Amino acid sequence: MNLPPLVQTFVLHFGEMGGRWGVNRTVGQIYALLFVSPQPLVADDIVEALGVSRSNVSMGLKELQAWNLVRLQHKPNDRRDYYSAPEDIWQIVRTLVEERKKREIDPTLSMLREALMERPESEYERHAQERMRVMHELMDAMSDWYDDVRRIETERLVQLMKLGSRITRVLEAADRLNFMSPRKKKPASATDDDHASSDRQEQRPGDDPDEP
Amino acid sequence: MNLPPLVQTFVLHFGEMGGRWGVNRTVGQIYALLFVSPQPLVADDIVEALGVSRSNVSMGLKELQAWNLVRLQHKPNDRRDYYSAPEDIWQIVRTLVEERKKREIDPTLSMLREALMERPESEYERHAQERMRVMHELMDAMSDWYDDVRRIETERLVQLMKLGSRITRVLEAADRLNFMSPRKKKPASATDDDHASSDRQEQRPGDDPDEP
DNA sequence: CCGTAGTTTCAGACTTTTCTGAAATATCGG
DNA sequence: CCGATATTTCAGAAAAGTCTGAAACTACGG
Repeated sequence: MNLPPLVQTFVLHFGEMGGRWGVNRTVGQIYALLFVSPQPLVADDIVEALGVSRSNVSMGLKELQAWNLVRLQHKPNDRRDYYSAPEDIWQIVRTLVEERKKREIDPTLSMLREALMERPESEYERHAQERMRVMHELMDAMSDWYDDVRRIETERLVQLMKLGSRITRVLEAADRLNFMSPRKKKPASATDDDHASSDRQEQRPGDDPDEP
Repeated sequence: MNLPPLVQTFVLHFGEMGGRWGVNRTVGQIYALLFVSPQPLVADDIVEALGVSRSNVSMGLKELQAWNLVRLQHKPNDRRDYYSAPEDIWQIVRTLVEERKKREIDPTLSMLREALMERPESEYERHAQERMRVMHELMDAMSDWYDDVRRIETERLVQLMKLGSRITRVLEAADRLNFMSPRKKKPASATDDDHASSDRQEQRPGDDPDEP
């Protein structure tokens, strides 16, 4: 790896972090490099800077494209692909959150929706399903919330953050000003029988996993 | 694995997701199982339910304890450890976000703080450091914000979510009601020379990675 | 169409992580 | 202190994930 120490530390750190964020080390490093680079880079620049194989860089760039995290450009009389990270760091955060939602929240929501349509066969299953219902409610709310918030422009978002916990004071004001009218729900993707969770309090015993 | 189909799907799904959330498959499965279980479980219940080794369960439970995600209890005349997931799913979300912050944001912040204290040796490094400064500002704001928001109780948090993007309308009200007085900053952990980033516009060339 | 400059794919080598069984450790009642 | 029960540790086996070099592919100018 052939980089100024300042940049090298940064790049190595994001390599490590990459692991936790669901991408591999090289992808993290490539992104870190693009992030601090004053101009767009071609794949071979990255190969030289990071000292990894050409093919590894190619795969890494492909993955970053799948995450919508890089911008691809071309220069006149040069058919190489030039890659760069968006200037606006808030845009990057939005993209990250959005992609993560797509990969983590959305599949979980559909799994839960399906599970909630099953008919429980035991008290154990009934309880499990009830827990799933609560989790579904939470994740659904978070999902909607994010769809909303994503549309707020950067400036407002910064303002919102600066507000911090004093947001509660604003909420009190909101109560008084009656902003809390019921919000419209996005059209449900599956049949809408969530609430069919039954009053049937079947007391069948023997759902204790300890029991032989 | 020996579970009702409804629960099995759920458990397997969280096993997969576990990977993305920085824990391994077994840890995800154990947590899913505890989450839907009507009563606390001992390690051997989990071994039987998931069909994994006793030692694997022991390590998984240890990790969940490190994440503060499980509650450990005892029963009279029984010295086995009984594990359960907290009832309140918001509490679980808070814990998850908090632990993630601790593992991802905080180390990155200290890396950035150190990098920002270095003196850039080239125009390339100067630019890189400027980008790092922007990133540091963002992450620092997010970190403070989370420290604030974590203290908001569940009910308010739900209210905040239900508000969704209409939060901007509330913010407009906030503007008028003058809630935006400057907030106090937590004491800085390092010396406070962030802004010393120099007007010295040294134009040294040769920091173009394309150059041979 | 051919040669060149560039990018992508992929099988297998290599690295890292996870999981297991066996042994070590801890704790309690007697 | 012993024996019974419960938990933890750990070295190595197994599995999963990453990275590479070689080959395949693509697009373009001549």
